[in-house]
Amino acid sequence: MTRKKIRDIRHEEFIVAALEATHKRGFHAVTMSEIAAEIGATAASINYYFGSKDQLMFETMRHLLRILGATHKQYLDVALDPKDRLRAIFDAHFDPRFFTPQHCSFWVQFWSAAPYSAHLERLHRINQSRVKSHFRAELAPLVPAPFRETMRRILQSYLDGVWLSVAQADRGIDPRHARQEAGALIELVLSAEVGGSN
Amino acid sequence: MTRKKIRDIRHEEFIVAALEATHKRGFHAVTMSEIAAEIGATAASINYYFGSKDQLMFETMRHLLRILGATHKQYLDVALDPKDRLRAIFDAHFDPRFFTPQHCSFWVQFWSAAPYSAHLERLHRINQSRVKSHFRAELAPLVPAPFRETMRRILQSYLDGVWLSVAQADRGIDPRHARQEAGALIELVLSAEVGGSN
DNA sequence: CAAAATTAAATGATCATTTAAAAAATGATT
DNA sequence: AATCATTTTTTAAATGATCATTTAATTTTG
Repeated sequence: MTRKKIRDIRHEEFIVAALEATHKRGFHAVTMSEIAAEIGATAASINYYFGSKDQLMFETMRHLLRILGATHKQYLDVALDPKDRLRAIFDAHFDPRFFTPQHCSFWVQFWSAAPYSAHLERLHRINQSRVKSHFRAELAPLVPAPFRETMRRILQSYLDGVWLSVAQADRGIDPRHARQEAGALIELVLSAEVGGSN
Repeated sequence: MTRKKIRDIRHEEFIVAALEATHKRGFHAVTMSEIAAEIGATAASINYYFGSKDQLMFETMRHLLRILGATHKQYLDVALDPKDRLRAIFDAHFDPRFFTPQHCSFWVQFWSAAPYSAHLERLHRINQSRVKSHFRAELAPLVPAPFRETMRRILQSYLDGVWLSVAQADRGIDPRHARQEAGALIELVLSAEVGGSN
C-alpha cells in the first residue's frame, strides 16, 4: 500500500485532466476552469499545485515523455535482433497507451507551439535529439553509412506524420495497423538496393 | 498594366503580413495589431477588409492552398511519365515558393488548430481528400492494388512529417535536398518486392 | 488546534471588435 | 484647373469579453 500523498494524487489527476480538456478544446483555447472542471476542481487549485498554466502544460508533456521513454525501454528489453530494436522505436510510439487521439493531439499541438516558448523549445530539442540518436544507433548495424542519414530522416518524418494524422482523426487509428505499416516501411528501407541515386 | 483596386492590394498585403507575423509570434499568440504593424497599418483596418481575425487566417490558408494547387499543376504539365507525376506532388509541396519556414509553420499550426473550428476543419478536409486522391491516381499505374493504400499512407505521412520538421527548423531546409530525399523514398516504394508480409 | 487544501471573489491585463470621426481619394461640375 | 460633395479608406478611442493569476477567507485533514 503505497501511501500516496495528496500532492501526488492531484498532480496526476490534473495532468490527466489537462490531456482530456486540451483534446476537447484545443491547446490554446482550453482554459484553466475547463481543465479543473474535468475533475470537479477549481482553477485556483491548479495554480496552487503547478504555479501556472504554462507549468501545468509543461509537466503534462514531461509526463508523456516519461511514459514514452519507459515504454520504449520495455520493447528494447525484449528485442532479439537489430531489426527488433529498430521496430521498438515505432512500437513505443504506437503503443496503445500512447497512440490515442488525446495524447497525439496534445503532442502535436504542444510541438507546434514549442518554437514560441523557450521553456517548451528546450523540451522539444531534448526529445528530438533523443529520438534521433536512437534511430541512428539502431540503423547502424542495418544500413550502410552513406544511406543511413537519409533513411533515418525518412523514418523520422514518417513517424511525425503518422502522429499528425492520428491527432486529426477523431476516432483514432488501430495501433496494430500502425505497427504493420511501420513494419512495411522498415522492410522497404532495409531492402534498399545499394546504388540508388542518393 | 492591371489597374489593381485598393481592396485587392490590401487583401494581398494583409495575407503576407499574417504569414510573417504568425511565423514570428505563433498562430494563437499573434495579435491583430502585430499583423497590421507588419505593413504599417492598424488593427481596425483588418476588420474593415476581412471582417474578423478568423476570417483573415482562413483567407490566408486559402491563399496557400491556391499557390499549392497552381504549382502542382505546373509540375504535372511537364511530367513525362507516371513516376514524374507522382514526384510532382512532392515537387509542388517542396517548391521554393512554398517550402519556407513561414509557410510551413503557418500550415502546420493551422492544421493543428483545424479540429477546433468548423470553418477550418472544412478547409482541412477538402485539402486532405484532394491530396489523397492525387496520390491514389498517381500510384495506380505504379503499384499493384493490394499494396497501393499502404504505400499511399506511407508517402502522405512522410510528406506531413517533413512539413512539421521544416516548421520547426528555424533556418528552413534546402528544397533540392527535400526533393532528393522524397525521390529516394519513391524509389524505395516502387522497388518494393511483391511478397512482403501484409 | 495547526497545517494543508480549496474556493469565491477581486484584480489586472490583454485583445478582438465596434464606433464615430478624420483623412484621402474620386469625380462630377464649373 | 479649381471647387466641393460623395464615397472609400483609415484611425484613435471606447467597449466588452475573456482569462490567468492573486488574495483572503473557508473548509478539510491529521
